[in-house]
Amino acid sequence: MPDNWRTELRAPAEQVARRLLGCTLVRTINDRHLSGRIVETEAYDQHDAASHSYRGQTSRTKIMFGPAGYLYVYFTYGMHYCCNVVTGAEGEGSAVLIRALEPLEGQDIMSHYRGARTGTELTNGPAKVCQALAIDKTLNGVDLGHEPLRLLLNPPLIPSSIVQTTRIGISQAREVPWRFFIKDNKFVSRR
DNA sequence: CGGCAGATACGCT
DNA sequence: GCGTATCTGCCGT
Repeated sequence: MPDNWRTELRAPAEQVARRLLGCTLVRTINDRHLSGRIVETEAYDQHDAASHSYRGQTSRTKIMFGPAGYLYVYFTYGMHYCCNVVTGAEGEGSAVLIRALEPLEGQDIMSHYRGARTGTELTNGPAKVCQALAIDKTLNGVDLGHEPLRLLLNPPLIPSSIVQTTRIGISQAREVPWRFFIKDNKFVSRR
């Protein structure tokens, strides 16, 4: 059945946040593939005070309320973009923030977009991921099933390789443990 | 390497 | 106006 991958994303953000660890994100740009393995995520949903969707749908957040498998990109701190995979049923307002990747292909191009930085500094943070993959507001709302940005679902990781903690950079709902990362992975944003 | 200030624009109150 | 799902450079240890 086509779009089976999307069905897996039509689930609570907390569940999808775990599911996305180990999956691959492929950015196609200028006939090049930039790809990485997702190593850190955070879940956000409508009943969560830290979520952009908490106060209901607005023009900024409407993508979050749409069907699963689309990209929600937001701009913050006057200079940074961050990207999310929309999850849940249509109308739900939930998404998973991609906080860090382990680069697989195209590190040379990523380094160029990242101001000549290399290694873990390429993609160990949500805004760094967007800069390395050239993701900005023009990709808000794109379908993750095909170019220019594709999500490939790999087999789920075993639970013992996943660490669950509280989220980073928020002032609301600090105690909610909806950050997930791959244990011992050096591309995770903070240890 | 850890803590802190500054950058800087936009959504929402 | 105010706060922000961040990053960087600069300082001190």
